[in-house]
Amino acid sequence: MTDTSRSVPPDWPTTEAEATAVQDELRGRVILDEPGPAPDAPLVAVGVDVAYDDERDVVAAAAVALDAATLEVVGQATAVGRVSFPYVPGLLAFREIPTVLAALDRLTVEPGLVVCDGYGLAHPRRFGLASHLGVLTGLPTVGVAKNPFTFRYEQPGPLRGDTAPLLDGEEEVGRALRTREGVKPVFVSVGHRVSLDGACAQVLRLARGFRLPETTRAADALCRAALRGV
DNA sequence: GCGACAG
DNA sequence: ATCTTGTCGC
Repeated sequence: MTDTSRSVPPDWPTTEAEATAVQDELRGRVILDEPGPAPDAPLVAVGVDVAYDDERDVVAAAAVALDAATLEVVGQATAVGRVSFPYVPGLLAFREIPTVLAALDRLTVEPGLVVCDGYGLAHPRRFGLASHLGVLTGLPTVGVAKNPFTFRYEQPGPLRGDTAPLLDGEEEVGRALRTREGVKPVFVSVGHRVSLDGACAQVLRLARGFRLPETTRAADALCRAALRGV
């Protein structure tokens, strides 16, 4: 017997007002005074991602663990559940996290860093997906987004590793990071237990050959495959 | 008030 | 996110 709703916590918010209140409450538990894993130290980096089939109300999540030095896959897991929240900008976490948690639970290796699709501190209430997942798991997390969301950014320099502030008004909430020459940057923000410098260093370390870090690429491929198998 | 807006 | 073929380029 397959209980597909198991991944949704019983007290999970169902309205926007409830979700917003949860964010405002959990926001105070984000740890911002830790640098995070050293850029040159051995590290198990875990990418997480989800894919949807709205027709069948199904969501598939994947967690793929890579050796950060070699990018070799050292563990992977998937989970399938029901879509537990609509897509609302600013409330993405409530749509993705339940199934992501289920996939992480099935991972047998211990993550040293979790790389999320989306934002952390770069969020209207400073509590995006990466921050939320970090608080719930206690793990260091970073957010890597493909779009600047509602924020402004100065164009970073043309070279791999060049960065520019991602701005909410005058506040730097993240960084536009060039991972490949001549290619649009990715947008990095702090999730939990990492500094912005540390987050960018790790993302750069994980993104070789392609714009996106290998963690996200691997997780994306795996959750899509998992969705097909449903 | 209206639209835009991570995935 | 997802709907979707071929095609230009390294």
